[in-house]
Amino acid sequence: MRHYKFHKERLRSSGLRPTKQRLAICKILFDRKETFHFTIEELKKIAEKNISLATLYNTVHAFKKSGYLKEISLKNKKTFFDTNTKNHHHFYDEELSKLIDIKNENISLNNLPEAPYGKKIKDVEILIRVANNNQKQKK
Amino acid sequence: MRHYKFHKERLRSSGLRPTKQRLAICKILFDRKETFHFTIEELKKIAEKNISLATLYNTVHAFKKSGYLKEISLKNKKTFFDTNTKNHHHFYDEELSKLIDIKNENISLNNLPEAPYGKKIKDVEILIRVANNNQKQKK
DNA sequence: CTTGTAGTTTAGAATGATTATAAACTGCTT
DNA sequence: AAGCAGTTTATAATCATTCTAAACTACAAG
Ligand SMILES: [Mn+2]
Ligand SMILES: [Mn+2]
Ligand SMILES: [Zn+2]
Ligand SMILES: [Zn+2]
Repeated sequence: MRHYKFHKERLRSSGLRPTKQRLAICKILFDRKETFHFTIEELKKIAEKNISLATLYNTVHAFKKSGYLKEISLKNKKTFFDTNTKNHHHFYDEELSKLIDIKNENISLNNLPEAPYGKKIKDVEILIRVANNNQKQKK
Repeated sequence: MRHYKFHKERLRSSGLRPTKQRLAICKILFDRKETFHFTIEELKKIAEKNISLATLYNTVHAFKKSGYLKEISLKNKKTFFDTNTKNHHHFYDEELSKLIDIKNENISLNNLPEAPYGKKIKDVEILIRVANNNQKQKK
């Protein structure tokens, strides 16, 4: 268990008890180099089989509330979560149901329109839908 | 019935029979000046009570397939539809669950990042989340 | 105008993701 | 070691959406 101590301390500092289940889920979600985008269903597939589905839901929501994860806007029926909690944007490959990060600095969004009266902007999410470069021409 | 003939002809030209139910739904959705953003539940509230829920779903999906409507990406559990089928973006007021259009030309998105290898960009959706301008200061 | 048929509507059942419930269990303080 | 709040779990409940299959209807053809 590599970052065991880190996870344990972070959980404690969020007021969450570092249980066996939570540490196992931390390992899956956060002990990796790249951003991880996942649905609960995918997490269930890779998690140890003795962690209940209810715990996966509970834990992911607790982690989201503590700011370890964020939720992504998609019209998919399943909710996606993202281990990258920085401001950033996404490519979405609908065929593969896969998200790919776009760093905030790799996309320039000048002159945002003004928020409606009495409202202020909380955040901006850009989703760029991509598909296979279908070079299926007539022939 | 104002645009009766228009709706009737448009339905026919899409291969859809202009039924009583479809014409009533067209009237609700399209006989208005402003874009209409709605969920099936909201449509049910304002539709004549003798149109079944199944027909609302069937009709909205048929209209989407025919290009009269588009679906909006949100992490809400309910699906939103939009009578504005042009390329455009949205403010989203999470408190009111309301979408507000942003015209494509009112937002400038320079230098899009390149699509992942073998993929091409289908479309870009920008969602700007807004909230009440809470001037609830300490006092 | 009839009739035939494909398209449409409908009530109700089924599905599937998510949330709620409440009992058993466990981390942690005393 | 004891006790309690926090956590896990199986299971039921919820709720949006989709499916089913029977009744209905628009409309083309005669
Ligand atoms: Mn959620
Ligand atoms: Mn849909
Ligand atoms: Zn991401
Ligand atoms: Zn819109």
